[in-house]
Amino acid sequence: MTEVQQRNEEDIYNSIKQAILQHKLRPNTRLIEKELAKQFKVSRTPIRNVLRRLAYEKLIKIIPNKGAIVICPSIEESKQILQIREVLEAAAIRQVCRNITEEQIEEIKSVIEEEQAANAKGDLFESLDLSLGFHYKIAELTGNQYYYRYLEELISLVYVIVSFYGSRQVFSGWQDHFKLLDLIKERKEEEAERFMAEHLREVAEGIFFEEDFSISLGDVFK
Amino acid sequence: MTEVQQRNEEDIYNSIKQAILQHKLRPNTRLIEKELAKQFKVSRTPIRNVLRRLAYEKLIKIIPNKGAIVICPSIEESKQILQIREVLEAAAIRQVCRNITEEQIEEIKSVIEEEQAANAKGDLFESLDLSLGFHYKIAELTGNQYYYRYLEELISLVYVIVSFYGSRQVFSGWQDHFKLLDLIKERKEEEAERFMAEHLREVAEGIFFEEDFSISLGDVFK
DNA sequence: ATATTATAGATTGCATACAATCTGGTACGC
DNA sequence: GCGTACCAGATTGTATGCAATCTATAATAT
Repeated sequence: MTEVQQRNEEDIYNSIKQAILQHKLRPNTRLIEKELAKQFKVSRTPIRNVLRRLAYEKLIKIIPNKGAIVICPSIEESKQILQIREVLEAAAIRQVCRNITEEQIEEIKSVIEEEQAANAKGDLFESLDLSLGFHYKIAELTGNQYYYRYLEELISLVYVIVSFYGSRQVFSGWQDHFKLLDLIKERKEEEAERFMAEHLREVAEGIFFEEDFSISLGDVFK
Repeated sequence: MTEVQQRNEEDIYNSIKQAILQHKLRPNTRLIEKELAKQFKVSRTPIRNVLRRLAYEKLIKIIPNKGAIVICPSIEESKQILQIREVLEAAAIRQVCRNITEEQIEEIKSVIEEEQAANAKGDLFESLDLSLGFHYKIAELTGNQYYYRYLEELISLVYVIVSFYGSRQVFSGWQDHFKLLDLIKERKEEEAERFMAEHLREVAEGIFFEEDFSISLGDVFK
């Protein structure tokens, strides 16, 4: 394991979060304060702060006096996450339709074009990442920081869920995103909201919840 | 200032949060770690954890190397909070209409009756508190912990906003709550959702954002 | 052989000392 | 008199030691 330069709390938070999202730290992995402290060349204090923050965002679970483990939402909880995300993001795109400027439309467009390019290159991980970009952009353009705050959290969790349970499709496609952009351009609130909800429901229905995951429980205390 | 028995982190969190919600700790009050540590008879360590959590919930603001102060959302931010709360709580009551049991209907009823009783007694603070009870209950009965999580946070912020800016009405009334309960009973999703949105918009429109608050800035370093 | 207890090691929780940073005031120079 | 630089006190940020708790192993009794 290679060690890294000393970094501040925010950097450490981002590193660990990215590692979880990219499945480098998989569910049930124990996160031991001392080890992380050594890795990041800091004391346990800032590590503990970062772990608490990640626990707050439900990416890890802290069990008092026992420690922190990476988690994936249960099937039931995953469905809750997908459901509320649909509600929030559908409302978000409606909001975006109302206030959007020409300049912002271009911003969205370039985000989707990046996604499209990565997809053409065939880089699966990159196109998955960039597909999130569109959704973050929608959250951002509501101009309401709470949409961004909650949707960022929920989308991260969906990312973990998709990685963990597996999904039928290569995440949400740029074709749908272009369609949504068109609807935004034309200020078709209702239709955009409905199409977004549909788009997200397809993602949700593509996840393999039905499979038996009891086998992977063997990893718990490995 | 009276000192209190030593308590655990969760208790300390609740104490400070309640103090903020009840306006005992008002916006712009500085929260100094050492003083809080002395009050609660613990070291600064658990206090720092609590402060970070409160900052995450936007009840206080931590400025690096400077400290923590109690905050109230700006007018612009308050409007964002009220808007997203409307979206989430309207969706929540729709959800509740779908899955509710007879037993749960009784639970809601008794919550509203408590509210009604406090209102009759004329205890303003208590009826304000209990009026929140109805909204928490709705969030709870969605059966989706994320509704609860986000709505609890948003409702707390609305509480702070109402206390700070002032409001035309004595918060949301039990009459409307009974009306909503009826709609839930009859499983009228659409109507319940619309009425809830309306109910919350009335609360929002009753807040005195238009007033000039530059005067209250005099309290800053009192 | 199985179940139970004892114990050592590892890990987290908390308190505290010290370093870094910020604030406010004072002295100095212009 | 005005502005700048500096210093002292206060406060936060970080590291670390020790206590409390938990885990896993091994020894003992049945």
